[in-house]
Amino acid sequence: MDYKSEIINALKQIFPESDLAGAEESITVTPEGKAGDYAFPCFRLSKTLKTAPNAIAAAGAERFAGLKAGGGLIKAVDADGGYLNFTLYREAFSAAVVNEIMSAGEGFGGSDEGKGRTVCIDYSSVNIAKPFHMGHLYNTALGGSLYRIFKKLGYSVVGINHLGDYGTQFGNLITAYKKWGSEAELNKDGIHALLKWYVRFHQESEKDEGLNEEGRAWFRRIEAKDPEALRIFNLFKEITLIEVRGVYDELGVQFDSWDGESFFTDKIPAVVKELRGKDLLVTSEGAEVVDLESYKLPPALILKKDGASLYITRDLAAAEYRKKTYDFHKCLYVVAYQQNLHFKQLFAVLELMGKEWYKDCVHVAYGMVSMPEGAMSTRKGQVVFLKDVLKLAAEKTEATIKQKNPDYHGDGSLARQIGTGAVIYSVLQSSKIKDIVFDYDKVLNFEGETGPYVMYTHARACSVLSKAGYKPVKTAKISETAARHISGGEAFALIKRLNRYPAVVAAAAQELEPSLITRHITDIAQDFNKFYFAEKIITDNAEETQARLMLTDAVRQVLKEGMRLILLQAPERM
RNA sequence: GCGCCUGUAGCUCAGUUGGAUAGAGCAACGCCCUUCUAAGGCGUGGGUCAGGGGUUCAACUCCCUUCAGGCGCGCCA
Repeated sequence: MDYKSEIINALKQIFPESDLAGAEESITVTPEGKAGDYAFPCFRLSKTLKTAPNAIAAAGAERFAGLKAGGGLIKAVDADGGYLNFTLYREAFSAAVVNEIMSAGEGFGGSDEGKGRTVCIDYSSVNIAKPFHMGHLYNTALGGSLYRIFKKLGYSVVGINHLGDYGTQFGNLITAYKKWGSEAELNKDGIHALLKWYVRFHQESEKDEGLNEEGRAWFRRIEAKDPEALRIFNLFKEITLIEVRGVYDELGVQFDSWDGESFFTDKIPAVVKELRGKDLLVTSEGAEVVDLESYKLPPALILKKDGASLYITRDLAAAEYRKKTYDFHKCLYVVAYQQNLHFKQLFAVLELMGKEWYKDCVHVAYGMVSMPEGAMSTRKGQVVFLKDVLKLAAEKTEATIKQKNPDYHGDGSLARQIGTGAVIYSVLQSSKIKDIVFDYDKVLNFEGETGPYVMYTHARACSVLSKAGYKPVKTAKISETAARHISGGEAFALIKRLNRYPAVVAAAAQELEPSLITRHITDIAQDFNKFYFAEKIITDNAEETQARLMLTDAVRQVLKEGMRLILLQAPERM
């Protein structure tokens, strides 16, 4: 329901002589305790009209009252200081909002702005042989949520898991495996066996430099496509992918490409050739670099002294490949902010190469997840594995369910859904740039602004609907007369909030900020719970009951869909 | 040293892009289940918006500056 254009129309009638460009942005919600629903500040008009703001507002209110044609959706306009407060025909507004949600169904909040456009999202991008920890979850949840948000807006989305599957560390790992490991152990402990060997290698290589040389030798064998080296490496890769696929299934995220670093190694010579051809490479301290002084950035190292490629070289190849393969409208890199400089350099080099599409590449930087003791470190064992967190969350949920509902006998999937939702919610709750200090107590708290709270509210709405025997009908319309039952107090606040949902989804995509949706559905849940306590939904008045059930169904719909966009499931009972 | 980011209630965070009296949750305390799910609702206390300048009718929001913390700054990714 587009009330803003209604207000602008009214303003045009009231102030035909004024320039109202940009007026839409200054419309705000009227504060608590004041008359009206939405407000327009008149201060800016005072310059062109050469009149005091309060006089403008007073005159505006008077002119509105004298309008013959009336104000459409607007019932009344009051002046208060320098503000004009607009009161809507609330019944009409409520009916319009609820009807819009009901007829749009699950599509409510979506749009077709992305039609015919492709967005690539590079996210999660796991390293082979590293178990999934909370830092990976932050990345994966952000990227997975953006994936769904852009889909919702009509884009085709390509999820890219840019595997970390190239580097000396895999030579090291083969060395460790050969020395201390066995295939039996690998099959038994999977990725945790790999982790154990990785840690041991680092400890022992500090005393024994020979190990590092062996590691480098094994890595050379991988590069030379030596069958034994490849066999072992692919085994490691498979073990890792089994592990992470399990996590992805549980989180509900998906990827359309698994092309990692090793995939791009043979595309590097072409990039180097192009850089050389465009005269961008200079030799510095034995290495080949692109000078970025004109960007006030340090030079980008393209080739090492020994001629080997670097991270940025592979990223240049990958960017080129993605543009060629997907012809993206935007290419998002969900990577922690530690790599801010890297991406500035990457995009600068692309610009120097004359790739105009460098403007479409965006680094989606997010904060770090750390432990109270400091940064997470897999090597030091200072790390929280996602599996453990999800397990604890499910166990706690299971206990809560048993305590609240002794009759419930499920297979544990409900507890799993709720527990996982709580963990995901905790990382998509606040602005992505903020650091997170991992705290079990916070993640496992299910009260207040949490995933389970939103889920619970959804389940509560479902419960009311089912108790009333309510059947949703897509074509059902609520009349303005009936809408009077949902146009006061808490119900109306709730409706105003529901009406903002599509704008919030659009903003989440625009700002690459899923937390906007998290907060908004939490607000809707709070408003609904207030409404639930303030008014009875099922009463002995049929018209009233129907109106409130439709509002409840609209809430259920928006909560469910909003939760889906932040990767939460929406159980109907809990 | 240079660059980027962050700083709002005891804690974790919002603050609709410059608008009216800065809001939530957690934690503390007090209420509310023979009304539709108490993983809920209501209430109380809690603020020099890091400090200082400036721009503006109006600044948590924009500019300058100081302070505190985080991250990064050549052969890892």
